[in-house]
Order: sequence, then C-alpha cells, then structure tokens
Amino acid sequence: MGRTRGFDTEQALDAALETFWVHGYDASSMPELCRAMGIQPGSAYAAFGSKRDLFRAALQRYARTVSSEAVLGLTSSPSGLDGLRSYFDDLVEAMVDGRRRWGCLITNSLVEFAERDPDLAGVFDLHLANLEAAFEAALTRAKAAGDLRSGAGPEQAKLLVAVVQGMNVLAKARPGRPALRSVADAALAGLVAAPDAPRLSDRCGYLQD
Amino acid sequence: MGRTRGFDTEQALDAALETFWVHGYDASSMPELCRAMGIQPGSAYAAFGSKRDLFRAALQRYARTVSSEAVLGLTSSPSGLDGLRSYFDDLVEAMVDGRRRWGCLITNSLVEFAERDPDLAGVFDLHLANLEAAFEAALTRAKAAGDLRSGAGPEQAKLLVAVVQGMNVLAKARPGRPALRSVADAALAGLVAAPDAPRLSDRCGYLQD
DNA sequence: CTCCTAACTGAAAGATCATTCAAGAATAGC
DNA sequence: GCTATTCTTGAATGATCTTTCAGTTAGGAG
Repeated sequence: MGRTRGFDTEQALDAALETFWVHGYDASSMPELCRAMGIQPGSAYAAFGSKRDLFRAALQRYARTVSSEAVLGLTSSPSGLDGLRSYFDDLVEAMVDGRRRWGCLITNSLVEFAERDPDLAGVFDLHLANLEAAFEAALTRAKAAGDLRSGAGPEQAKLLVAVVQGMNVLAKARPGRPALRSVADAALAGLVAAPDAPRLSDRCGYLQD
Repeated sequence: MGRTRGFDTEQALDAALETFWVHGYDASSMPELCRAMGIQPGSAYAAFGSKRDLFRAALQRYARTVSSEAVLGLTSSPSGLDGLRSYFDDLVEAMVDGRRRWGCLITNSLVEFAERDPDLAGVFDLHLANLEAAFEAALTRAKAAGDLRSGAGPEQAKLLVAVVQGMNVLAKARPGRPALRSVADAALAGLVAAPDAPRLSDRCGYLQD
C-alpha cells in the first residue's frame, strides 16, 4: 500500500550509468544525475541510498549488461579465433561510433577509484578476471583448431586484457578508426601470424580490410 | 627587489605533481595540495595562478621528466630490441615497487579529462605521439638488426602504446610482478618470436627469467 | 469513500571547495 | 636605515556539493 513509484528504477539507473560513464564519478554532481534520471534528490536518495551507492549499482549494472554482452561474443563463437576477431571488431566500431567512445566505465572507474574505495576493488578484479578467462578460453579453442602460431596460446590472455584496457584509454582521445584497427590488427597478428610460411593456416582473413 | 620567495617552485610543483598522481585532479583539494607543497593558498595562487594551471604545469613537468626519462631508455640503446626490453623491464619494476604503482599521470589524466578540457588534449596527443615515435624507431632498428619475426615491424608501435596504456590501468589494481611480467613478456614474444625455427635468431634472451 | 502508508517535491542545512584579500613580514636598492 | 616592492599568512567569500526533511500528493486496503 502507499503511493506507487513514479519512475522506473532500472531506467533511472541507466541514465545515471551513462552520466557516470561520460563524465566520471566526481564530475557527475547529484543535481546533474537527478536531471538525467528525471527525478528529484529526495527520490534518488530514497531509491538508491547515496551517490556512492548509486555509483556502485551503476557499475554492477554495467558489468551485468554492457560488459558481459561484449564478452558473450567472445565465448559464444565455436571458433576461438572468430570470437577474438569479432570481439575486437565490435570494440573498434563501438569506440568510433557507439557508446564506447567514452571508453569503458570499469576502466575509467578503476583509474579514478583504485586508491579510494577498497570495496570497489573486488568489482574491478572480478571484471578483469572474467575478461581474462574469456580470452583464455577463446585462445585455448583457437590453439586446438590450429589457428595460432606455435608459441602462442592461452598464456597470452593477460596481454589481450592489457590491450583492451589500453584501447579503452586511447578511445578517450578519439583517435579514429584506422588507429584503433591498427592496434587490434597488430594484437591479433601477433597471435595468428604465420611468419615464414603463410600457408600454414587455412584461416587467413585477419588482414581482410 | 621585494621579498624573496620562501619556497622552491619546482620542489612545490613536484609535491603537487605527486598529489595529482596519486589521487587525481578532482580528489586533490587545494588545501591538500597546499599542505603537500608546504605553502598557503595565497602563495600557491600567486605562484601558479589557479588549480587548473597548477595541474597543467604538473602535467608538463611530468612529461618533461618522468615520462621522457622512460622514453630515453627506449631510444638510447643501440639495439632496438634491448631498448624495448629494458623499457618494459623498468616499467614493470616501477609498477611493482616504484612511483608507477599509481599508474601514469598522463594516462590517469587522459581518462579523467578527455571530455572536459580540450586544451589538455594537445598534451595527451603529443605524449602518445612521442611514445609511438620512440617505439617505431626502436622497432625499425630491431628489424634492421634481424631481431624481429618476419611480419613484425614499426607498424606494431601503436600496439605497444596500447599495451603500455593498458599496463598503466592494470597497475592501479596492484596485480603483482608476475602478472605484469606476463603482459610485457607476451607483448615482446609476439614481436621477436621465432616460431618454428628458434635458432633463426642469435639473440634469444627474451625468455631468460 | 476514507484512511494509511509510501513516494514525491523543492527548499534548506551543513560541509567543503576554489579563490581572494587585507594585513604583516622580509628583502633589495638607495 | 629607509622605502618601495614583493611575498606570506590565514581568515573570509561566495559558490557548489551531498544529504535531509517537512509538507504534499497519490495509490491500495478496508
């Protein structure tokens, strides 16, 4: 009983998420967040607790939606190499045109918050570990299929995580598609390269455009 | 004529630089910066103008000292490959023990400021271009010396820039030496790998430890 | 329809922030 | 030593930020 909530909590959370994503935590004031969410401070505090709690909820929503959707493309493909290619293709396009032009909320937050909120460290570590595990699985499948150069394997997963974090940083400088492609292509080239005998691999689309 | 300045400007700037480095711009308040610099607000404003100006000065000092010192190790070595190895070795050690445990001031600031201060974009772009040029030169020398796998060359410079930015992000999560080494080693392994014929290269120290 | 309860509103509180400024202190040139 | 000039001090200013709260509105239960 009592008055029913006049706004959709998840929709409001998405609005806050985008504000945090674009401007960061400190640079997003409560008045601005409330404007984005379309509600008043009182409602925001009643629904979410505090600015920090709202941020935590937004981070977790991001991990559950945006981030895990991207990882899904990596794990769902039967071919490990195709999964890797499509992951990086989507990443580049989202950074040029889409929402990733503001980088990655988790990367941004890791940089902004690592020294401040130990509670959030768990969220960051979990996200990085998930990404690494997905890369590891894809690399294992790719290796089993004979798509990797000898010497390359699942132990390159940490490198790919670092490359993705680096691209998230570079994306904020709006470098344009060619520069981002160049990073992604070079990262994959280091894995699949058939250095002296190009015909070793029957999959050779990685330089296609 | 007039009273002489009671503090050393460069020393104060270094203190502010470290504060910004550890906590970021927004999370470094003027009272805190003044405490770190050992001066009062009035003196800080007389000497540096505004908080933003102080930050700009700190950024440029960082680029002129910390950053270009690291790049020097990359360009000074006659062997391109040795330069690359020592650059990444130093990077990893500084991230484990040294001042880079707070990441890189420029990376942190790029993430925090890209959407806010177009004036700073020039500083960021210049820094990234310098780093890329240094990698490019080292890769060119390494290739000329026959130290790279065929297919690898100066066009991998952008990838290395991304890897470094990614390591700067990961460093904030305090991942420990093995994880960082794993990233650096994998990045170099993708360049120098002698995949099917290890004896192709007479320099093969990249797996030494 | 009435009442009870929960949500909403928007102004206010209380803290903190960047910045300024008047007053005191110290130096260089005369 | 005196004066003009510059630096330092630390409190004050005005803005802004997060958070709260009293008063109002609206929906469900009886």
